[in-house]
Amino acid sequence: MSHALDLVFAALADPTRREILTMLLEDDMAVTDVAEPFEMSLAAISKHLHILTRAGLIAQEKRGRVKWCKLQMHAMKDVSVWMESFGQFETVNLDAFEQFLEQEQFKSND
Amino acid sequence: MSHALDLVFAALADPTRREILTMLLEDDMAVTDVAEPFEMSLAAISKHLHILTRAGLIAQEKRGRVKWCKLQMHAMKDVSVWMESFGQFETVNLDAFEQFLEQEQFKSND
DNA sequence: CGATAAATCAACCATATGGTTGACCTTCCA
DNA sequence: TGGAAGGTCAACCATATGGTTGATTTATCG
Repeated sequence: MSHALDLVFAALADPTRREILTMLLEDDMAVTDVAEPFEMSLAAISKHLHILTRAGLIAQEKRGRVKWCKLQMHAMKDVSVWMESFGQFETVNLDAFEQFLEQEQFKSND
Repeated sequence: MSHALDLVFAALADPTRREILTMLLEDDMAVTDVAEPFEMSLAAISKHLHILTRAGLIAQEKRGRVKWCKLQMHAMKDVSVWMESFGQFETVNLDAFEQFLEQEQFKSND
């Protein structure tokens, strides 16, 4: 159905790429600096960054000879939207679920 | 880092598999019934179900000659936990949702 | 200018996916 | 008992991933 979501989930399925995203959470980074902690070639990291870009999880901007990588949160949001909609399929009794949640909350307030 | 998360994200990266999960949200299903709406062979669906099982997103149980597929919410929770580490993520309370589903199933077993 | 750093490209390799078809094993049931 | 339904397995195919190395482009700096 959603080709975009395919790319995002596929991009997140690799530990190296997830680690890159975590690194970028702190700050924007140049490609070389992204590659530094990993024991693989720069070319390999470059490929990973391409996959992350294609998925919309990061954006790359070249300034001088340095290409900066910057986190893009909106793609991550696509995932969260899917996760949410997963709980709201029409045949699920959402009202009942809300009641259930209220009950639970009531219990925990004792 | 987390091999488990690799499998979950990879499993979610395919639209057929996401649709299967949505179907299973309604009710447990036999493999043949899962395959029915899709325009692909039963063998292909069988493979998809294997990937979902390996990822811990579903469980399969054989009763007689019928193999039942059942949603497993805890793997989805792994995803939400990882997503939460990115701060901007809000989802359904999956713990509560899991409890709710179990309760509903308990009712339907009466 | 010439060297070096930043990054990609190209070719290659091994393995995994996503699908097919056909054979096969189990279980049910008439 | 024998046939049909429920599923899986095995072999095959095309394409994508994840990595390598070596060459190449572009920009900076002494």
